[in-house]
Amino acid sequence: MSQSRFNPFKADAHWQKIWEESGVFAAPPASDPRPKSYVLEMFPYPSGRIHMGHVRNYTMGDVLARYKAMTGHAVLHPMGWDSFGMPAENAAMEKKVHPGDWTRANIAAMKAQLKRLGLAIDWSRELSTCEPDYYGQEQALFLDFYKAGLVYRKDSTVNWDPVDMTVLANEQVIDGCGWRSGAPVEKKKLNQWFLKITDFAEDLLSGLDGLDKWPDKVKLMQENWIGKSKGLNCTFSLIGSGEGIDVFTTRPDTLYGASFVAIAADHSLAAELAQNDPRLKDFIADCKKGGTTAAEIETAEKMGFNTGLSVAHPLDPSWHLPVYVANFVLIEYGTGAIFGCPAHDQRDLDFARKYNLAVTRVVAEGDDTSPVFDGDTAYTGPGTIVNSHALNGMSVEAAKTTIIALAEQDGWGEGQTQYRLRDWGVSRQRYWGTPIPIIHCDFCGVMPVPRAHLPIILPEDVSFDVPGNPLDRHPTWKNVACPNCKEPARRETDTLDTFADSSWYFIRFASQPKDKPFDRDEAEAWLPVGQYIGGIEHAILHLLYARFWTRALAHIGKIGIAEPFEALFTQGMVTHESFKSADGAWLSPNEVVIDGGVATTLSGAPVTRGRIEKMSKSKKNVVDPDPMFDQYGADALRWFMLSDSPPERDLEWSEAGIEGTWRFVNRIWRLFASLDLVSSEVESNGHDMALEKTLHRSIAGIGTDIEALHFNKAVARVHELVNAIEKASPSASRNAAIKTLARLISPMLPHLAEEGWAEMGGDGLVATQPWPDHDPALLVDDEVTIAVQINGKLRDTVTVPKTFDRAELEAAALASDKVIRSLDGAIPKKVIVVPGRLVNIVA
RNA sequence: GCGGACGUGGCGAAACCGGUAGACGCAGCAGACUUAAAAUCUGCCAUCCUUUUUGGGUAUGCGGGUUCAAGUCCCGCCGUCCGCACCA
Repeated sequence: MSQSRFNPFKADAHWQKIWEESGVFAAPPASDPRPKSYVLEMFPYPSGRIHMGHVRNYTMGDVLARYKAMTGHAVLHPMGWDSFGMPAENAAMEKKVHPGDWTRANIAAMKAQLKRLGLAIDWSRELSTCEPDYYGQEQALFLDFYKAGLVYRKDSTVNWDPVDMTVLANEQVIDGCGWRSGAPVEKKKLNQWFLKITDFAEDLLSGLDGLDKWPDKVKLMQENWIGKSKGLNCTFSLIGSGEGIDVFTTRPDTLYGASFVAIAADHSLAAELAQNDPRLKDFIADCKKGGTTAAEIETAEKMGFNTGLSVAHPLDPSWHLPVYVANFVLIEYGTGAIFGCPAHDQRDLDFARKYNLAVTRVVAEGDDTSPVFDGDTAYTGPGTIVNSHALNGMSVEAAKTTIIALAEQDGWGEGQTQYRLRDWGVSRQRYWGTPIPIIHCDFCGVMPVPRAHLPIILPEDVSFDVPGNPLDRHPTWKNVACPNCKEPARRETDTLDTFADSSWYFIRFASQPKDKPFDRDEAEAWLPVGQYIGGIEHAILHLLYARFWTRALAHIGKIGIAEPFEALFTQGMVTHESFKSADGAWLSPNEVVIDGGVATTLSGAPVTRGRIEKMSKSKKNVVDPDPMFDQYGADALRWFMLSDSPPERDLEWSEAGIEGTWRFVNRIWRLFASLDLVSSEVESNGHDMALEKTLHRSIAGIGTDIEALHFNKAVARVHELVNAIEKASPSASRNAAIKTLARLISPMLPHLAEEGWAEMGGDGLVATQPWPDHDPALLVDDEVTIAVQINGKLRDTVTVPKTFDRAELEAAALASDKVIRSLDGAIPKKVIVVPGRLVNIVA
């Protein structure tokens, strides 16, 4: 017999080498006739080290991929690197390293760490988005989109950091200041590249309906983000001018309750008027100062500036309304102008009360049909239209339809669908991203780079000692001849948003020819991704962009699928207790001793126990996976990641927990190691029916649980099976169960399974064994235990043959001593019999 | 403000279509083995009452309801978390 302790330090490296050399996890060619299973976890950003969140994410995907392989699927389970992005440039500025060197070193380090997890990954398909063989193909796709009219340029307002001289995303603006420089952020108009995601707004919305293997939460978030609403676009004519103000409303039914029209501070009319009115100019400037944080918007007072202009009401040209510039009207939504109906919109009411404008009720609130509207709470509920001439008596819905029809008939407006979704601005004034393959020529204008010139490769010789975009100030890189007139011209120096890189990598994994982004047939053989696993933080942007990109490719005829991810799973975070010292500084767990529930530092100073929260460097509550490999091995760590907490919920890291999983790994090992001794003695010791039933129930249950990603339940079933095997007396059944156990744990504990399989003389690799079959006959018992209730309270249980009919069940229940005693001679009024479950006696 | 999810022992959790609440694990307690510790093994472990018990009561955030039967369905609260946010 071999050692009584599993030795992961030898086993992990040994089996990882064998898996790699034998190529067992390489995806078969697309022509493989077996059903395909494409399992994908969101690829990591190479920040430097693998963290526990990665470990959890990749372990889950790995279990599924290994299980799919054992159940006869052709599996594609790849890995790559989302390797463009700002942290590399920050590192370049701070540490004086080249972003490429920094990134590639990180990839090497993280790849080594991932390999120690023993993932069943096809490393031959590894890709990195910062390498020309990837981003060059992305440039080709950009040009395809450009040619198809899905790409355009326009001036847009951006958050500009005047110190770092770069555009900031909204998330990078903290309290109005740049997150790195701390300088007040300016609004700046820049000419930016956009992708026409709004062309697909309706399709992206309706497509959500078909995604029945996506979490409802994510679908709802996307739905809200797309923000569809139906209404009326109509024109209010300016008095004394041929012009009009276009207004969008979702409440055309309340048109007779209008008391003013308001336009956004950025509206072209406001700008026009401001030229001759310094007070308005000041007011507009004030509006732009307003912050964008939650609290500021919540408390921001409604402010308006009366322009002195009037407009005619479209339903009654003799009815004139004042025109205001108002701080709460957004230029980005609708037409940047509204009509105010104070009685039925809270913002309009706040505004009307402040500026003493008319407030007329036009929707009855219960019995209240009075045109006079009291109070400061607008009524937005349903009701009958009142004080509205021809609309009186209609429901809100009927009035909407009527007004829209009328507007279209008389030509002053039309029904319209609005989306909150805006086009995707993809320009970034940065170095470490995919160069946009465009050339600007003074004579020919915007020229796409000829295909033959792709990839446009980033220059290596760049410096980061001055803020701003290194591509822009590179001495030679941007100088290029116009592809049309051959005169000197300039390259586009903006690079693409890194979300573009992650919008199609799953297609490139499925098919990676050298001469084009992907081969359609090969990609379609694998896609859509059968199971996608990642964090909820990507619920909107990444997943929406990827859905858009795939649709855009379908639109231009490059691929025949619309939805890239058939099933989506969003896993919970890995959390850990956090600690603070007396002076408020965060402490790392290994600086803290816990004794009897009281935490102190190593030197005995008091420690405050903080919240259990996501591991983060700033809170110092990070546990690095690397030492865990050294101390417990990959399998104990994997088992911890799968145990206890349901995968969609947060998982709290604990020292006791990893100790526990390490002990369990060894319990299984002892079963494997003991098999040969037992078998020589009692090889033909007959069947143990009870154990066989447990085994077959486990086979069936573990399979369904893995398939449903209920790893915590699969873990519980393995525990039950191991308990049963340990307790069972030696028998042929027991020996068989131990051998089968190796196959059952193989997806979750692959190194232990291989080691055990080899120890027990199994053929080949357990990873390539078929998943064991279960005998359905063994899943059903001949006898069932039936609950016996009196008035719904449990009084007894009786074990009866499964074949008992209702009458026999009732008789058995009534014969129970406890029932007789409880009834105490009373005659049951009614007896409810649920075969296989219970008998409820109503006394 | 709008939208959504969740709330079960000391802890993480399970419980299928409404049908024996607490599987499985962690922690804990008691014991065996040991010179000792670790490891390992055995047993106990929601709570209260009762004289033991094969005894009884109460328990799934709180209050109601539907039902023979509710953790599960319905209504109303309370709490926690998440998303969006002046979207007309």
